[in-house]
Amino acid sequence: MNRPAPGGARPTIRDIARLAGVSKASASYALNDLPGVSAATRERVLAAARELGWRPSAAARSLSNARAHAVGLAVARDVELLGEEPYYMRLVAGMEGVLATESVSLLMTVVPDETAAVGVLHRWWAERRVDGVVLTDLLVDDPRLELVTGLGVPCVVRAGADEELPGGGAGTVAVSVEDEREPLAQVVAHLLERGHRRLARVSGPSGFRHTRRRDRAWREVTAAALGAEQEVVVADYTARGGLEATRALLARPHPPTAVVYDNDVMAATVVAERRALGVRVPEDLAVVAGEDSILCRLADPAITALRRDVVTDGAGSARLLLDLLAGRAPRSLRLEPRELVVRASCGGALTPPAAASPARR
Amino acid sequence: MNRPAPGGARPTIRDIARLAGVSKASASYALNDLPGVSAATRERVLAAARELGWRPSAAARSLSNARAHAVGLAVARDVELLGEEPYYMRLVAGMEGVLATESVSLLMTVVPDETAAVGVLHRWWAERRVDGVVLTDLLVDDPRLELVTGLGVPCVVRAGADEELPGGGAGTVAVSVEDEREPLAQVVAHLLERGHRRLARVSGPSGFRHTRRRDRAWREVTAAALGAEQEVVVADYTARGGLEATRALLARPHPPTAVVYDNDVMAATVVAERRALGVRVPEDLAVVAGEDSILCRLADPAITALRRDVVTDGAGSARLLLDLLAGRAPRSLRLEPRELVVRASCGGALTPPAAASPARR
DNA sequence: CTGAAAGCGCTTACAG
DNA sequence: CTGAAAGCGCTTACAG
Repeated sequence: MNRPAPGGARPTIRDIARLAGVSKASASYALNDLPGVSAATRERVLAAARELGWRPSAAARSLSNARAHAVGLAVARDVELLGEEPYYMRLVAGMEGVLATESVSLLMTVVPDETAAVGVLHRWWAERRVDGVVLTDLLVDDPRLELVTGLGVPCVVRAGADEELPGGGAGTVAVSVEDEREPLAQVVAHLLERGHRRLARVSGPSGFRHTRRRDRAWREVTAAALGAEQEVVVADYTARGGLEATRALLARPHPPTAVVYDNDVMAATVVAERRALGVRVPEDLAVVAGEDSILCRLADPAITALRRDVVTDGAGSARLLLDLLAGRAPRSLRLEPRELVVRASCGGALTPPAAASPARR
Repeated sequence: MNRPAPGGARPTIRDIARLAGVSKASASYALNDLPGVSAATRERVLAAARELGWRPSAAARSLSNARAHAVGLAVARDVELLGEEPYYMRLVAGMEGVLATESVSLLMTVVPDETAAVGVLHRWWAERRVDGVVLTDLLVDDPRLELVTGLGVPCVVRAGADEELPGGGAGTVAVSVEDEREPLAQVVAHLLERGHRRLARVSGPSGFRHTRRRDRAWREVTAAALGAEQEVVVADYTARGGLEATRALLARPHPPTAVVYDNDVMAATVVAERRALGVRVPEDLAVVAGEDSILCRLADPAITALRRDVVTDGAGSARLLLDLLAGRAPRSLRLEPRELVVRASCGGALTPPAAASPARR
């Protein structure tokens, strides 16, 4: 049936037109399911295409219809940190799922920082390799966003509902709306139930917009729940950074009894190094991780964490981008808020402290 | 200086030819650094290109020179497992580094299995989206390899020095040669020094070629070192699978005192669940992980592991593929063998058992 | 409903 | 060293 030519001699639309006995134009119409050909002709053309295993040349299509049929994902992050983040592979998997339905390819690059990403994005756009891009980990002042809005590159970013973005609404930027308040409220309620009254948070770098969003949510949520905003120490997602921040917190006159970490590496490191830090978990210190991964499950005690469905988020971003490209865009999409997964790292009630950690099987 | 046109009106070679006062052909020659234009003309053309911020349209170039200027990476693995593997992001980062030097883009897809990957690869090739591909985690009987050799798609795979591959040598398959013997010999020597005499290995799925290579190396190395081949239990890289395999081993009449795991998830899970398994680590059971990641560092005790430089491996694969595409291929590249990183999970000497685990700070 | 023709933006022999 | 021309494989008005 399907007998692809051996050795790279791939058929062209001309071959299928000839085989079907029609002009190239008619073949093209039939192949693209456009009006202007009879049902019989369409069927013959489709059969010929199947017969020869024909697929349109991406380059030829791109050249004539001025679309790349590809989108880009430029991940700007240190490779060492990246390896510890399940996030991106899951995002890619989610995006792929919907991109494939419209035969759109995904170009990917991994570069150390945002400036390098700008270079890649510029090149992709100038060479017409992509029709749009997805940007992750947006900075407060992000050179990628400047480039992209300056050039008019359709793009999808994640942001808060009330966050200002250049070209808001009229532009080419679509937004996956993320809510940080609800998940943090859940975390705080969970800790309050267990008797904690002094909380702290160890955040990611303050340059990230999502860090700022969490900052704001944290202030509001803790003020509402405890009558006073609880402390935040800025760190950098690394094991060492999380450890230092925690040491600083524990050295306070009135140290927190529970700490929420913006990612899982910092939380898991603190749990692993609890003896060096001079605390028991959860008896002296309850730990919550802001991202859930295998690190939280394998820690001992296992770590209570906020989980999100990154694959679905990725699918949503891709859908948003495709809509934007097709001009049929709802300009934003509300993401499911992250959800609290309770494990052993916050223990039972704080008092009596003798209650110890729940049994682990 | 560089003033890209706003709103997507990107300049073409025609614009730069006009600005430089030459023909499109001369402009093309100058831009591609080919002979046939005077130094003065070349300089004027280049200046014009810079002035307009011109970059060649990838589609147009591809159409005329029949090259996609892109390569593909099709990762075939369950998304859940994938998130736990730092491997792929590092591979991408490494590949990107060298691909960028020749303005070659990377297409990426994440699909659940090899059959799905075949579909994507076929589409990429038929649509002329890629000039070649990198295949990872080759199966003993891999449909991707069949497709790729059948179609004549240039590709790079990882294999053993003595491994048979279709189209060997004359074909389009280049090989990153991996040696499993040396690293496993190091592991076994390390365990022997500590007094272990009954070893076992929990492997990944036997369908993978790298599993087979490790099987062979394991048999040879253990036979040579201990006078008898040591046992292997096949698992699937998952936490649950590793746990079950370990339980089976511990139930033996003469259970092993040291187990080598083909990845880090299984090793880290066993360490985390040691109490449920009824063993102390390292006193009763020494643990070695076949891949090194943050999981090994955060485990308690931290896990001795085989580490490799995936970024460099990725760069090597990309280089190999570019060479293959340019017809200047040395058909294989020897990868650095993985290297043993000693941590606490194998303890000191096995006897006396009272020696306990080394202090951790 | 169908065919002949121009065009997308490059590259590449082929003459001057 | 330089220019005019054809061609890569599609799509898309434009006539029949």
